[in-house]
Amino acid sequence: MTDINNKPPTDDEIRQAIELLFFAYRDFVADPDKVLADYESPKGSLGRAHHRVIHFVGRNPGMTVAELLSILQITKQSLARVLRQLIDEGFIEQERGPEDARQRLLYLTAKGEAFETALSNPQRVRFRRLFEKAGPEASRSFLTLLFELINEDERDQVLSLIGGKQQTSL
Amino acid sequence: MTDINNKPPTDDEIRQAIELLFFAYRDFVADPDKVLADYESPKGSLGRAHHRVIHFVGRNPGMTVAELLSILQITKQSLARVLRQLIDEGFIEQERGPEDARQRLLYLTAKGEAFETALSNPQRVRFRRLFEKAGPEASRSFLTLLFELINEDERDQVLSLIGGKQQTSL
DNA sequence: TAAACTAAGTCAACATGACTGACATAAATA
DNA sequence: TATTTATGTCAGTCATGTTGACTTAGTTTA
Repeated sequence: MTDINNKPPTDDEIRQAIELLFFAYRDFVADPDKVLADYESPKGSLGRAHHRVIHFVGRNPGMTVAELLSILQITKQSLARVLRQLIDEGFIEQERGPEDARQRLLYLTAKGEAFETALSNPQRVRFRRLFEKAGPEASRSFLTLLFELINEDERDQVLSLIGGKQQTSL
Repeated sequence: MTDINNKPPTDDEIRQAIELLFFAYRDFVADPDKVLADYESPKGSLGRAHHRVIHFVGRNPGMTVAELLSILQITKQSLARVLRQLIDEGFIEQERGPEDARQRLLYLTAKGEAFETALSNPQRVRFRRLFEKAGPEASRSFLTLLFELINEDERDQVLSLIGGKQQTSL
C-alpha cells in the first residue's frame, strides 16, 4: 500500500522470501506431478512439460504454436516432442488458421479438458484454502506481489494472458 | 488477518494465482541460471542443482548429507554427482562428524561463499525492490502466505530451517 | 510474378538432472 | 558379534531442455 516507507526490508526477510518461494513452488508442482505419474499413457509417460502445455492451451483455446513457445520460453524442438505426444494421444487438436493457413491453432479435446481439470484440481484446492484462511485483502496483496516479482518487460504479456485488471487490482 | 470472511476467493483469483506463481518462479530462477551459464568450470558446467546445494550448505554450515537430501527431496544418487563436482572444484568441503564419524559435514569454502553471493545477488535485488515498493505490511503478509502454501506436514522443518518466528510473524 | 520471409515440423546429437536397483564401506548400536 | 545406519558408487534409464541443419507450405514484398 505504501510506496515509500522508513522501514527497509531486512536481509533476513529477503533471504526467507527466497527460501519460502523455493519450498512453496516445490510443493505446488508436486501435486500435479503425482497425477501425471499415475497416468499410464500408451506411448510414453507424461511430465511437467505436458502439464504446462495442457494448462496454457486450455486457458487460451485457439492459440498458435508461436504464442505457446513465447509463453513457455523453450525451443520449438523441445515443444515438438511434447506436443506430438499430446496430439497422438488425443489431448490436443490442431486446426488450420482461418486467416493465416500456416498457423496451427491449438485446442484441448474433451479428454484434454478432463485431464486439465484433474491436474489443476489439487493446485486450486491449495490456493482456495490459502485464500479462505488469509482473507480477501491479503489474497489480493499476494497476487499483486507475485505479479511484481515478474520481470518488468514481461508483465504486459502476462497481464493480457491471465486477464487481470478488472477483478483484481493487478 | 481475517480467518473467516464472507467473500470466498473467486475461481478467477485462484487461476490467476496459479499462473502468476508459475511466471514469478520462472523469472526468479532465470537470474541465477544466467550466472551459472557464465561460469566455465574445468570438469563440466554447473546448473540449478549445484545452485540449490550451494545455497543450502551456505545457509546451514556443517549440515549432513542426509539433511541436505531431506531438504532437496532427491535421491542420494542424484545428489552424489552434483556434490562430487562441487567438492572436486573446491566450492564445498567435507569434514568427518565429531560425534558420529560416519557423517560428512558440509561447508562452503571461500570460493563457495563467493559463488553463493554471486548467485543469490540478483534474487536478493529482486526481492529488495519488491519489498521496498510494497511496504512492510504487504511484505510480511506475502511471506506468511508463501509459508502457508507449503505442505502442512513440512512447515515445521521449513520453519526451523529458515529461522522465522522471531522477526517475521511466520 | 518471382523472391524472400514466416509458421511449423523434423532429424540428429547432446547435456542436465532426475530416477531405480544393486552393492560397498565404515562406523554406531543392539 | 550382528545389525543397522550414513555415505558413496556403478550402471542403466527417462524427461526435458539445448544447438544446428533442413523441409514444407503459405504469406508478403520488391
